Amino acid sequence: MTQLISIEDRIASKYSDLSAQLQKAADYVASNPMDVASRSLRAASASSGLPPATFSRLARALDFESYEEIRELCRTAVGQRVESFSEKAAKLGQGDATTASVIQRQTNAVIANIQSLNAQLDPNRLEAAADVLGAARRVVLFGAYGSTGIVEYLAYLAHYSMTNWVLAGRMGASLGAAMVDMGAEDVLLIVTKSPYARRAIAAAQMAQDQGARTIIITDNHTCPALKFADFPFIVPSESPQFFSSYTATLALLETLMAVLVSRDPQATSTRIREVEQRNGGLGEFWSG
Amino acid sequence: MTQLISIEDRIASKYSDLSAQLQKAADYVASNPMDVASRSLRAASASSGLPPATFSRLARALDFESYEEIRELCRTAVGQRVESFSEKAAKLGQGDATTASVIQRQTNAVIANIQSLNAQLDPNRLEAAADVLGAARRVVLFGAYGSTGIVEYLAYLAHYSMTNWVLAGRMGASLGAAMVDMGAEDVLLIVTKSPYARRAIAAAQMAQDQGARTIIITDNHTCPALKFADFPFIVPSESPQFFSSYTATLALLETLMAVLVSRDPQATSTRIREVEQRNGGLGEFWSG
DNA sequence: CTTGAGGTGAAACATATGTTTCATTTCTTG
DNA sequence: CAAGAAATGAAACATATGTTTCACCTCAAG
Repeated sequence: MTQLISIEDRIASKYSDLSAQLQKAADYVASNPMDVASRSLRAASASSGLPPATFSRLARALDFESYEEIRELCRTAVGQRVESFSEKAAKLGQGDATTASVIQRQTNAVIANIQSLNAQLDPNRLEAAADVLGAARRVVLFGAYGSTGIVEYLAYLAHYSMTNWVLAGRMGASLGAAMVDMGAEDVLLIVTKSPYARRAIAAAQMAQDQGARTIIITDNHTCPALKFADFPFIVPSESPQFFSSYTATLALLETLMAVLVSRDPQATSTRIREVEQRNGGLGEFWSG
Repeated sequence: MTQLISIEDRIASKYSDLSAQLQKAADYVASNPMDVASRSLRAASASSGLPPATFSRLARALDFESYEEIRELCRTAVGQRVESFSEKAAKLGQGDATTASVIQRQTNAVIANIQSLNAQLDPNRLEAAADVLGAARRVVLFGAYGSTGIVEYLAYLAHYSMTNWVLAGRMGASLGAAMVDMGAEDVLLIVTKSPYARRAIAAAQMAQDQGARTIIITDNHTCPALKFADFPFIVPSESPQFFSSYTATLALLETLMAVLVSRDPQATSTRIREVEQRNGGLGEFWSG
């Protein structure tokens, strides 16, 4: 059994003994580990312009049993980079329950979620969602159970910039009322996480049936509401606890607002001043 | 309609129409993109325990030409992830307001906040706060404006483990009502951020006057409510936007719940089962 | 209970894959 | 320059791969 070191090391240690063509092949492997790991030998051959045989020979020249072992090393090389963080967090072990370790696990999970969100998020889709929200006649927000408070926070952020956003289903009532007159110019934004509330799914379907645009923010591809989503967002929500983490979801919502506001900074700042003056006038805030 | 760029999206959009076995296969693909990208169909089959044919069928069911297209999407999914974070962070231009840079700035701020929270947070104080919350006769939660939704989320998490937590000031009413009979065995938890709501500060003072314990979660040492805090927590809330970020605050609250729950896992899991059975019985959740 | 449509797994199939062979070329050394 | 050794690319090869077929099973409708 060959011991596991990186392909780079292995190539480096034998490089000078390789023939001209084998060096070219080694160069290709070293600089395209992802392609080597995921594509076929012949694909590497085609992409590098070298004959297939050269890669088989390279494997032997590097003391591997076969080309498949080169693949395996490339896999771990790119694989480590992919999940190093979340893996580390997971490995932290569930054995001990000291406060410090509980804190550390939760923090690690949260950071991993946000970084993974950042990596997966498609800026174009977020921008498209922001465009639709900005142009909508009416925007209806809905979230049930754990999502209720999160959506309420979004509604709070929105009221600084927009006047046509409404929070539906407050206290279990009136989701239907908010839905009845939705049309093609309106947008329904739903936050729903496993286990998925029936009402959230029903609302998504109803909205799409009525021609409205739907933005669905959820935690998993199994969410049934995604079927009715014009703009789906799947947010990493891993957590070592019994509840799933909403932190990344909140980050996404804040980011969405940021993008939305950046579309029209002027209008937003005027509106903010209005709101703040009103709040100030009512004496609701502490003024030192 | 937004174009479907990731496998996860494609799976999400068709998932509910898939048969049982195809859903299992889709689950495997979604959670092992690296293996799908780099190993063979038959390897995926062996590793997932599903027959090879299922994966071929999955490709068709997802409107792909062949399984190779699933592979291709998995490749880009993991390929992007490899250098996405460092690359994106490097690209961060200063003046510009492109969507990508807005996203990146917000994400960076959020991560910085959470890491800084992690660095500053005193585990002993958090544990002490959790002890007090766990031993309390009654726990009153309060948050105004932007904090309303966040506190509501905390209340939601709490109701899985505890029955004696109440959300005060819902809809602007009854904060006083919740406060009147507070005593030494009770705890008031307040989340308040600049600009600080008068009612939040008044509540903190009233609680301490009546001998109750107070936990204050805020964004700055200038917060007037800190004067009345038995357990103060100052959470980094920096943001490039007009609003301050609540993400780190949410992370803290989730961590607090984690610590609280770890004090008595048995009791919590029984309570969770109760709550879930009740919700299941009411048919409020989607069950496939 | 019967019937039929769809779902499922085992096996058959055509094909693409990695390796090896072999003829040819290129380089080395006397 | 000649002769041998090493390197190289094309083609042949055995095999593993992805797909499709087919018989069986499940489950819902009549």
